[in-house]
Amino acid sequence: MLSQKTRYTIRALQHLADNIRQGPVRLDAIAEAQNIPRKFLTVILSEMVREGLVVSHRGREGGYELALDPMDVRYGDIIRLTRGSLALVPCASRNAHEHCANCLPEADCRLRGLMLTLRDEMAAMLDRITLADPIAVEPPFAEA
Amino acid sequence: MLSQKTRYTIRALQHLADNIRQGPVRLDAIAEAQNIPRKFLTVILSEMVREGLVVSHRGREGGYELALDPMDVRYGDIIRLTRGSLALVPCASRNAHEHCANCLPEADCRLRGLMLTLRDEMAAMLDRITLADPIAVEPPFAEA
DNA sequence: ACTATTGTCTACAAAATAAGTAGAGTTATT
DNA sequence: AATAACTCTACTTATTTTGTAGACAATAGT
Repeated sequence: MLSQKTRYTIRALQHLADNIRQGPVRLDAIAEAQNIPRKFLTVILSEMVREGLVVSHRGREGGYELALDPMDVRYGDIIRLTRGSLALVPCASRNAHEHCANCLPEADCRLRGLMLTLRDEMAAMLDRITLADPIAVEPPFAEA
Repeated sequence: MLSQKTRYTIRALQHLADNIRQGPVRLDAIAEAQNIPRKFLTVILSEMVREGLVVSHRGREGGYELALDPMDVRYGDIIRLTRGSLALVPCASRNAHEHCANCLPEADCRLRGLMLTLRDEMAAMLDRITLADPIAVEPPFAEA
């Protein structure tokens, strides 16, 4: 699962992407439009500023805007930033690899093998789509 | 992330699949071979028995075996059983749909749209591979 | 300069979830 | 019987997540 915080982060960034090149958007405007607790959002946005994804302007007429063109912000990057990794298991992360506790030696672990492949498929999809892309809100469902 | 419990579950089932048609495997044998805390494993295996995925035999010469042919147990099913859903967000589950807290109306939520598509891709992969399939422990890495 | 407005930061509190254990009970075999 | 397994409910503990408090810093307008 994505944590609530990650979900808030993504929606906040989508909001900024939607308002790109229209001047800074105030925190309260984002909180209200996206239904995100105001105080929590300050933490989230400050982190995004520190990470360099968002720029902020203080004082009157202040607010936030995306630091990059929405086209250059991939969903994969956002999730990597907030969650540390795309992988479903610590030992299957390509960027932030960690050994799992109570596991087999990695060289023998089939779960890891499977999760590495899955991670790569997830990355292929999440790194193809950016904040600039339209997203079908109800994609077609092809049952197995 | 998959919880530790889900990971233990998968490895325990793999162990049973590896020992299929060789009589029941004792809990202690699984715990030792798979490096899973013994007491925790009792909880996990009892659940699998209740779910019908595993059959148990009590008493001397007792133990556990897979209830189905390994070929018929898909990884997708195991994860659905233990985690409730494959989706990364409650509202993107096909089987166990739930509304997300503090979200937009689902009809407007692009995060949901994206996560539905991702869920479907994950399902396609996880439902193709079963406990009978060989799994490359170090799959090739194709960077984006 | 002053004031209102808006973001920043650290630390904390509360709630939820996950991990693991205890221990008494049940069933089967010899 | 005795012993070797599994079963079940309830707990405890640890960890993570969610969210808030509150003092601080910067900027624009007057």
